[in-house]
Amino acid sequence: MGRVLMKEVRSGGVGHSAAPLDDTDQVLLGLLAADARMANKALARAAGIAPSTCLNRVRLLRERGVIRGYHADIDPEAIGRPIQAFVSVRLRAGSRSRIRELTGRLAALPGVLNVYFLAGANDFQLHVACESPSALSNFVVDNLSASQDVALTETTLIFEHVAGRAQTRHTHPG
Amino acid sequence: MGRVLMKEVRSGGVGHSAAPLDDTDQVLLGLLAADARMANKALARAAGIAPSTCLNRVRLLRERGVIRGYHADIDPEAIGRPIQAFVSVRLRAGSRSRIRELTGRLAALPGVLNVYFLAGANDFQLHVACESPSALSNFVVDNLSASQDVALTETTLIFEHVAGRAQTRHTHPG
DNA sequence: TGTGAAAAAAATGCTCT
DNA sequence: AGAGCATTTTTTTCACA
Repeated sequence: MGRVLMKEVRSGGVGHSAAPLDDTDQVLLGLLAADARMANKALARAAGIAPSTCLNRVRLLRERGVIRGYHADIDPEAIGRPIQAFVSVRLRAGSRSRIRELTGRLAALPGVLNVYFLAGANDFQLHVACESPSALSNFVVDNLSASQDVALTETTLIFEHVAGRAQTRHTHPG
Repeated sequence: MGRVLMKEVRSGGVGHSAAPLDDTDQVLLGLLAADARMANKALARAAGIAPSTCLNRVRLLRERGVIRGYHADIDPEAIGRPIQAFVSVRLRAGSRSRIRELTGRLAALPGVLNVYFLAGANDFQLHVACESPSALSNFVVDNLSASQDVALTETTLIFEHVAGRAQTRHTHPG
């Protein structure tokens, strides 16, 4: 048959169908990134579609993995962790194969906000929030420096964190 | 100088009353961090309080600034920005007083996820998501290297990003 | 502060276009 | 795929312990 289903334009995803996002999807994503608790009704009105349609689209976006989840943004300071830092870590050559195991354990520790696997000299970078400077110091010493797998660490204090526009709003290229 | 940044955990902040968070609040924060769209009814049941009470507590948490907002977590890959990187930036000494203005402009650019003000050799670090390696290169050249205010940049590719437990779950300091 | 029940609003599912 | 409508569920308000 000459007829072909043209649904999947992009190749490659890991289990997401990759139907391209149209303008309406972009608007929905932008609005939900800015306020994940926006009522479906308001969302629909802002996007110019019916509530039922809106609900379907948002559900599809979540099922496809475009929306990975909805999270409350909690002020670390307000929960007793006013000190934030990046900790870059380089593993010893022989330990590099265990990087998944090591970072998995680290990611589960209280105060660890993010783990980034890096290209370059260091293997990964932790983003942590601590109760105090000394708690930060203890964290690094106890969980990293003490480990036989860690070659070196470099800790950089974060004075302030500003979320970029892309975190809360999506742009229409052009 | 340092006193401005680190002091507002419990004493009177900038309009947050700083009533300490009890166990119920901790539970609510943990649940909302994990799923910001959880229905108030379910939230209340999980926390062991009545829905109306739950609604009040969550409202207070938001008004106090403990909850800063609710955001959909969008997969950068799914919106055409599969390449992520950190770009560390050092300003020229004479430009350092304009750091707010400069980073403010950068934070508004498409693809800029976060801006971190740093202690140490570099002044700040950008977390960016780009369409391609060449787009990343262009971003750095056009927005940073070309600027008279920028002394140097250092770009590190991010292979993978893993959210820590603290992003989605809160722990009782034990 | 917390609760229960009533009123208001919203979400969801179905059918038709 | 999108929209309109009926049903179900949830949110929200308020008098009261």
